[in-house]
Amino acid sequence: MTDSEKQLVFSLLNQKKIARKEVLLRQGDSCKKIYFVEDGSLRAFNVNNSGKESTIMFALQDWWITDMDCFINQKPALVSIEALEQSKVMELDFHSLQELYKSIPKFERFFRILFQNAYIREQQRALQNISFSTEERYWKFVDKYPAFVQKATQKQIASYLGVTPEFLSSVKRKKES
Amino acid sequence: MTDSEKQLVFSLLNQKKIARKEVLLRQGDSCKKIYFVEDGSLRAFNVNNSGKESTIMFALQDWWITDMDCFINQKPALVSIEALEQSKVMELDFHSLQELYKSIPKFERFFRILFQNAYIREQQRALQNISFSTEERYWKFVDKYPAFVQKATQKQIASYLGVTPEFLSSVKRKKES
DNA sequence: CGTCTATTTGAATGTACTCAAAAGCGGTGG
DNA sequence: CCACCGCTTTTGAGTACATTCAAATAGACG
Repeated sequence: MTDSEKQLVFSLLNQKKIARKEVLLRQGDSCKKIYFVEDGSLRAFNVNNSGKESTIMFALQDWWITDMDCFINQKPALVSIEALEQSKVMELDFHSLQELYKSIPKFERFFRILFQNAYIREQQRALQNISFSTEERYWKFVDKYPAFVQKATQKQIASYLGVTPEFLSSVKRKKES
Repeated sequence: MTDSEKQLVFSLLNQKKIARKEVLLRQGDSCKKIYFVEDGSLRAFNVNNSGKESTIMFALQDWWITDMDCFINQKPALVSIEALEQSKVMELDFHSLQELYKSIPKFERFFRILFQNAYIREQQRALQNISFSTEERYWKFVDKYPAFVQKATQKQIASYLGVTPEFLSSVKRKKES
């Protein structure tokens, strides 16, 4: 990127510090921003009409996170986003992103690749969820995302895997023996 | 698009007719092509090491389909792709796509939006899978994709929902009474 | 028409959930 | 600095959801 391009980018980004458990987006609200995690970690979760909480994604340093359908298509947010620990994020709003696409075509490419990778990850997750047992999925998760295991509670991980915390507890116990 | 752009696009696409049950991509192979469904319908499925078959996605007219990780990152295919009925597809290979990105920047945008939508769909599917019961998921599926219900077998739909055909059968029976 | 595969049905089994209670742990205020 | 409070995790018993296996029936295709 040229210097003037960098300047434009930074003028559109807004740094924000957030405390542990602070909420960036509340389910049902509209969301105008996408977040880049500079430091710390976040999670996105949904609460369905029976009160069941499901973690949809975690985000670590250098990840982007938002409710895409909400951000892109102005739908009400299906998830809330909260910090797992004290974190720093850069926020970029929808109109600024359009501005970037227009002024710096490179960004089309950048986000094309970003979405491409996000899609690939989701496809793999779908495949894993459907074709492996809970036990296999948990140990693969531990293996792939040790940072999340450290930062998230068991309850949150259980809700990411789609099982109850009680059941996840028994999966871990099984490993011991 | 200008006429010369259109000409370039068509020169890179290759039309292909395929019979019912014909396989476009075999799990484990490398895949150099992405397919656009002009007519008919396809499905992508994985067979895991215990022999369990899972349908990862269906594709109707106007959808794009391939194993993305394989296509983009040269990984061995995790899925096979086969036709549910006699179909017509356009195939575009990886290098031709790079050529398109380079010659017609509009295509960066086009595929950025394509991947964006694909990602949003996958996120929604993940959420639905985790937060609804099999019964709810089946009836939502019937409602959202009536064409697939018509074209795919029960067994294939069961494998998309992640349940056995026997169980899906009992879900349907329940509705009757 | 016959064959092969898909679907249905039911019984027995296993996987995961609910509920309740106990134990562990972390943060906060006195 | 420690005692307490609230929340997370563990444990277990009872229940519900989903699978496996086997057999009967129905459908689809050559």
